[in-house]
Amino acid sequence: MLITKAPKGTQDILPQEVYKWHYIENIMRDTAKKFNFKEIRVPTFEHTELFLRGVGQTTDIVNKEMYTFEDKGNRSITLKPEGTAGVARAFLENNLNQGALPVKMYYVNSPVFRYERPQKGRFREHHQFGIELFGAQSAYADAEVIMLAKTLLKELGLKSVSLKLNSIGCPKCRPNYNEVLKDYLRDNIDQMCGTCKERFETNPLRILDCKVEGCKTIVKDAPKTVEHLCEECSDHFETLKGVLSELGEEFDIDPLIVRGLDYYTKTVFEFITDTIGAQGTVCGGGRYDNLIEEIGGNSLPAVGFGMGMERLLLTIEAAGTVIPQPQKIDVYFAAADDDAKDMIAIKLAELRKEGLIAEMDIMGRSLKAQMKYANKIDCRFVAIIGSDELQKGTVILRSMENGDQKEMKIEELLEAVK
RNA sequence: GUGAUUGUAGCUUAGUCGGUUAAAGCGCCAGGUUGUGGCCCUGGAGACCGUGGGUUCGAGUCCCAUCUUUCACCCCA
Repeated sequence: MLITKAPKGTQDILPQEVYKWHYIENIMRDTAKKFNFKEIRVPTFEHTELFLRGVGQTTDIVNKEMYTFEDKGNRSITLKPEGTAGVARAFLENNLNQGALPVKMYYVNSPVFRYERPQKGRFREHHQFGIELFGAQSAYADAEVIMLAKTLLKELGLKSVSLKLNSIGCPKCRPNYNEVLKDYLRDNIDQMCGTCKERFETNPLRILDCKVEGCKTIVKDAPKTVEHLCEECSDHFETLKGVLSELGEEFDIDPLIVRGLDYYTKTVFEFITDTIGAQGTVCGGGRYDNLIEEIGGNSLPAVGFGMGMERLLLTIEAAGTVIPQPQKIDVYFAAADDDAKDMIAIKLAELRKEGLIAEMDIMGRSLKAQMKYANKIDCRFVAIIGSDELQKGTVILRSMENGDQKEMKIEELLEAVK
């Protein structure tokens, strides 16, 4: 019973719907290409240590959501719970930091695994499109990354997705801010939820992200990260906002978005929609200037984002956007008699060689059944050949759209269906 | 991990206070004479009623457990 059931939180993408994926993948590739990002493909699993160090020990992802196991060589292995760490590892391992900077890379359809309770827009395995830009500390790099996401969403015709922007500072100013925040919260600590009490010590910034009503009201008037940035972070943020405004791009400053991964510094952003249920974050990203150093490299700035492809598809569907259907079948060969089959096989191969989509009966069906089948699979033409046609060297070509049919020399078939 | 929700043919569902061979529509397959689709008509295949226990003379119908579905919390894409 269980062997005919996909594991919880996973899903099959069936032949009749895969064209939707191809559609968004193509737009993703085209968009990345215009921005001169090159594709990188990295493993589906990595050493667990990479995520402990990269994503951060205090995060929920690392604490309770990773698919971690020991392989037969006693290595601790983890199915990747996000895309950035693996790409950063590959970047370092292959010495891409020794070449010309910046290095701009993207990935599509990259599987991501997290042990979660599935719900709308949330799965245990989902797929991400993402980009990573290594080596540039300028706010124009942030702008480029954000603009790529914006362009992509525009290409997909999505208007319901809005950009939320924030800056959470850097190792220089974050500690100061944490103190300011803790001072503010200290009086109300008793009224906050259990996890927030813990966060107060481990990662006070995450309290801003708490969804518990009580905590939300306490946090509402809390000091904001953007008001306590050091000069460098502040300048960076101002420049970014300036560029986006100059470009005429809309965004909201949301002081409460802080992101759930520890590697973020300075800029953080999310693209959010309210059209696909409770899980509305379609794209999330930001700057991670410390990650490369954290996993053993030199100090090197970087920015990027991850975009959930399932959520993107849900958003497209919710918007009522019609994704172009795949191409129709050009010709279906129907055999009126079995002795025509060899000739049909030859003509079939010829048409396919010319790039046409062609089929013949391989089920041994009657002519009538072949016609019905051809109708069902949506063909432009049916080419009928039986003993008579075989002798005359002809074929009957029937249009399945209007029912017109005529007999022609078999050599004329290719021209007629092109 | 928490709360709620679902589970009958491939799909969508019906199944009366527990009572004999579990229905229907769609889909699938085959026919409706002489080599041809879409409509219509006829027939056929197809269900261990999620699974395991229990109550009962008897359970798809009641009870328990478990798995599964879906939605929300949490978290995130």
